Parts: sequence; structure tokens; C-alpha cells
Amino acid sequence: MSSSSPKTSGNYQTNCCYQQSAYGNNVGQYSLLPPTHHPHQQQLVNNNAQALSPTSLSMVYGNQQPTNASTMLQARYQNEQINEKTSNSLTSTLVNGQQTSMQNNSATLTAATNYRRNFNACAKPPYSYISLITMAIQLSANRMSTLAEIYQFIMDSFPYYRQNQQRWQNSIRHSLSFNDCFVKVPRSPDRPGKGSYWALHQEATNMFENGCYLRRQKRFKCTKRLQHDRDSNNNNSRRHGINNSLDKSTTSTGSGQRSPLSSASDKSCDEQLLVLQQQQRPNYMQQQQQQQSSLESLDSRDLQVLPTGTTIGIKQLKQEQCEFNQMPFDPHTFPGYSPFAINSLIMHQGFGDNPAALNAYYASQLPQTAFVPSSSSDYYHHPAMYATQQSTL
DNA sequence: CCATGTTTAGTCATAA
DNA sequence: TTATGACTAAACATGG
Repeated sequence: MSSSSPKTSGNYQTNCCYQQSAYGNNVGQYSLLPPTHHPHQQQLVNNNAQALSPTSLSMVYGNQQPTNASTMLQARYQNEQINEKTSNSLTSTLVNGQQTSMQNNSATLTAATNYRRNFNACAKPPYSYISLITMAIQLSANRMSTLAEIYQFIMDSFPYYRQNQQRWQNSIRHSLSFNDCFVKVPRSPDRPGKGSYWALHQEATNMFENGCYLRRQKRFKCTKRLQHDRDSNNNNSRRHGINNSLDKSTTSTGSGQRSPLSSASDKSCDEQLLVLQQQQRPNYMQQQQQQQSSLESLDSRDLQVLPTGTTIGIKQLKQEQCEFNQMPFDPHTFPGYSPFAINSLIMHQGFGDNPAALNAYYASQLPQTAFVPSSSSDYYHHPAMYATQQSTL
């Protein structure tokens, strides 16, 4: 039935991280890490990394003594003010950042300049819609977002999505409905309005390897669904034209018809459980924190190797930083390990929340693989992506 | 009416 | 080569 497809090759846009040809140098605009200039995350950053503790300093600078923390912060806040600007602002960002923190050699600046030449403010970010939605939810105040809030987060974070809104917003809605990792949470009576909140399924909070939003470990599938729920219907078979008589149990009424067996009001057991957990949020959060704490304490991925050769846990590092700054320590503000943690450290090098500057930094440090990948493997196996490997800082 | 939500289906790229 | 994941379009339902 390919003749019935309304699609044209010109309209179809693959995930840009797959395609070097479509992506090219533009990939350099975006950090391999989540956007950091969104108000929610800005708050997270501000809450967690005011100044580098001694251990953090040694991690970032090795034996080299940096300028003092206030200088770095000053540079960072300057950068925040020119956030979302394009190549013009990048120049000053780089200068400020490198003045205070980086080994400022001419080769590095040349690489940054070359990179800057190829800068494109409207490049498609290398994140899937699932990644974007997850970011929006995880960075929201209550780990829940309305559809409109998700839209807003994406547009705030990525200029690319300020255009063609109808197309990608349709995809966002489809992703929310189609993927088990997202669950609807009804509005409470004191918060009337249209649409539900969307949250991550309780078992889907760690979908991305080491917190890296470029790669999902595995498609999240809810295993506890009732037999008649949508998982039991092999969507993939239908999508790829392998029809059988069983499929008609859900598609007998034709394209676009909602299945009576999986209507919005027919929530499966675990979804209802999640709703209850959300309603009893304080207890739920407490339990989650306890569980995660016990996991983190044993998780080898938490480890970072310092330039000095010693090993330290990101969580421990963060705790030390919080104590250093006389701030409350919340191990769950960030995931327990990098690249969030690495991101927070990079922030202190004076790049502020400017993703372009961050990328320029990466490009200058790892010009051979940082932003001109020959395949998706270059992304996925990039050393900067994983806390399990030695940090390039 | 329109935003939100569900579902089907085609296509492409990548992983296995 | 096949299976899977992601993106896109579209029809249709629902509810404020």
C-alpha cells in the first residue's frame, strides 16, 4: 500500500544524529548533553554547583591552579546573558571561558574558530522526541509536565523547534501516547485545566545510558500490562505490514479509530499505581530516594578518575561541592552520574549555559571525533559521553 | 472550536 | 537480511 503514503522524501526528516550528510557540521551547535539554559535546569545548576570544591578543582584543572571561583562564576553569568545568541556571541563566550579556565593555545582557538564558522543556530538537535520529552519531564519542578509545558520546554531549549510546530508537536503527542515510558497523571481538583500531566513511568526513569540523552538503553516496555492492553498487540507487525487476524481485534474499525480496549479511561494497573504514588508524592519520593541511594552507593558508573589518578564518585564529589558551598545536598537533583555531573563541572569553566560554547569546548578538546561523526557509533562511543571512561576534562 | 490524546500506517536508518 | 526504533502524517475521539 505504499502508493497510499502521503509522504514525500523531501518532508521526511530522519533523526539527524544518524545522518552525517543532513547533519554535517551543524551538529556542533548542540551539546551532547541536555540543554542547560532552561529555567528549570538553570535552577538545578545554581542549586548544585556554586563554586568548585577543592576536589572538583583538581578534577577540572589537574595540578594547574585556576583563577578563583568568583572569577569563573562571573564569566559564567556573563555567558548566561548572551545565551541563545549565535556565532557573534560565541566569540566573547569563548574568550571569557578560556581566559579563566582553559589552556589557551593557538591551536585550540583555531579549532574553535573553524567550528564557529560552521555554526548554525537552527540545526536539528541530535535528540529523539522521547529524549526531549524526558528532559522536559525530568527538569520540571514536580517531574510532571503538561503537553503545553513540554512544547514550551522544547521551543525554549532548541530554536530549531520554533518552526514547523504542527509537525513536531504531532510527533510529540504520538510519542507520549505510543510509548509506555510516559504515563498520564490526572490533574488534581485544585489544578483544573485542560489535559493531563505527563510523567515518566516509575520503571523508566533510567532509560538513557548514564544519563546520556542520545541513546536509549532499550525501548521501555511495560511488562505488567494486562493481556489485552496495547503491548499484546504487536504494533511492530502491523507497522511493517505483517497482518494477521488477531490484529483486527484492535483495528477492525479502521485507521485512526481508537481501540475500545485501550481508551484513555482504561488505565492499566501499574498506571493507576503511579497515579496513587504521585498523589502520595512525599512518601513516594522518599521511597524512591532511598532506593536510588542504595543503588548509587553500589554503582560503579558513578566513578570518575581524576587527573591525579585517584578515583572519586560523582555523588561524593557533588556532596563535597555542596558542603563546600554550604548548600543542602540533594543526590537526586542530578542523576547520580555523568554526563550531568560532567556538565556541571564544565559549566564552571566559564561557558555558562551556552550549548554552543560547550560544544566549541568539546570540539577544541577532541576535534577528531567530537562533532563530525562518520557514524552514529562515533556519538555513542565518544569518550565524553560516558562516565565509565576517563573524563576528558 | 481547538488543544489534547489515541491509533494506524508508511518510511528510513541502525542494530542484531 | 531481518528486527527494531524513530519520525512523520493523518484520521478520529474527547473534553474544556
